[in-house]
Amino acid sequence: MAVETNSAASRVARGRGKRADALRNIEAIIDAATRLLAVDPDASVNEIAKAAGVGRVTLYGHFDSRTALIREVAQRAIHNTSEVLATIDVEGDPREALGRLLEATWRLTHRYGAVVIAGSQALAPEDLRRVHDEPATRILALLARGRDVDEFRADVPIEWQVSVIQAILHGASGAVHRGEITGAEAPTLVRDTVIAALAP
Amino acid sequence: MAVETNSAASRVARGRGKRADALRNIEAIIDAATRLLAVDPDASVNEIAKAAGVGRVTLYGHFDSRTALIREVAQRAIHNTSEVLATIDVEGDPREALGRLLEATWRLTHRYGAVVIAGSQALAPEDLRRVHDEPATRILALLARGRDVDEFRADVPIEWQVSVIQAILHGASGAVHRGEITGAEAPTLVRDTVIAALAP
DNA sequence: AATAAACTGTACGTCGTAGTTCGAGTTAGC
DNA sequence: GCTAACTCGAACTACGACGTACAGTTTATT
Repeated sequence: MAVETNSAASRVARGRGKRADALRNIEAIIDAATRLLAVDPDASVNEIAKAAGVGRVTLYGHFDSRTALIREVAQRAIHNTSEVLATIDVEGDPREALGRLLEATWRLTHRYGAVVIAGSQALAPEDLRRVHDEPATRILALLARGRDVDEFRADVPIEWQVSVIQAILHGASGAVHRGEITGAEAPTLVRDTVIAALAP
Repeated sequence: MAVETNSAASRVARGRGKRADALRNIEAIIDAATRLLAVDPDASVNEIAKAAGVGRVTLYGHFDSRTALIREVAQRAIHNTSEVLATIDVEGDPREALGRLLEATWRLTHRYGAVVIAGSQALAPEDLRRVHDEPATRILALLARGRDVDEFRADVPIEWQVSVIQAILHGASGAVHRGEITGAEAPTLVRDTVIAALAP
């Protein structure tokens, strides 16, 4: 599903009726762009096109500009993130809830990584704030509840704890990319380490 | 006649023989470059020159290329890092020793930050490995000793623990730059959080 | 005060990347 | 099997950053 890709497209009236190979290429481009931008937010259009198995000109046939492509990638990432996080139950025992939230967030962080950085040069500030605030407030609320019932330490700033969680998630992603740990053991390590760091 | 007795030699001559204002400017350039590159490893030569209060051409009068400047900055950072870390006593109670090591490393991380990333595009791979290995092995040895006497948990890979420490240090630096915490409280937060994350 | 070293801005050539145009070749779909 | 949609590479413009050359001015040093 998801056959959109032209929500804000300011091109000529050519909305629907795209050919199958075109749609396939568009998907391949967005896919490759997501993969490359997650590692290097400055990946060139040429690199993205080659990774997608198409020519540079073909890419420009589907996206008005590099910025437009990044915007599309970022918006998909945002949408997918919201979607995944909405399914996570943050009620019940704070420690277990945080574990569930971390496991899901880990996957998203590892998949999207530096896409946020790339997006910060292409997205409107308001959209950008939503990207950061949505997951942050979710964790923030859970953290606050856990601190109230003394499951998490409350003698350090809560914003610092959020930063620590983000740092560990990001660090784990880098460690996997460098081959220091495997993608399979990462979720457990992240969960255990964060819980330990927040323990009272 | 023979007005250029040492025109070619003066180019290569380093250190002595330079005028006082030249030496002052060289310091200012290295200083500004360190400050900018620590935040943005892609800072342009123009930005660095302006931040140093000199013209772009003046900068090129002292450094053959952008790469040469980065190499100088990186080597200073390496030297300073080795120097500082050499004074840290890593004996005695592992937890306290780690605290001392973290406090020193924090200052270095916050000061140099992304200089390593900039250097990775300009330094020889061998030099680059030294930069990473020297602090890492120091922490590694301390970690191993602490695990042996059960002061640090030993049920997770030790390389992961090193990654966590680096992630928290880097995250703290970012948090200070974003204004979420102050530079004054950072060392304590880093120390407490890392100790908690490693506690058995 | 004289001189050489150092600084400045402007302007030029080069290179890599973004974005466009064109003509010709493929391919999906009716 | 026809046609429009799609793809491709090569060549072009535009732009910013690096690096260099020049000519004029300031400043440290003797």
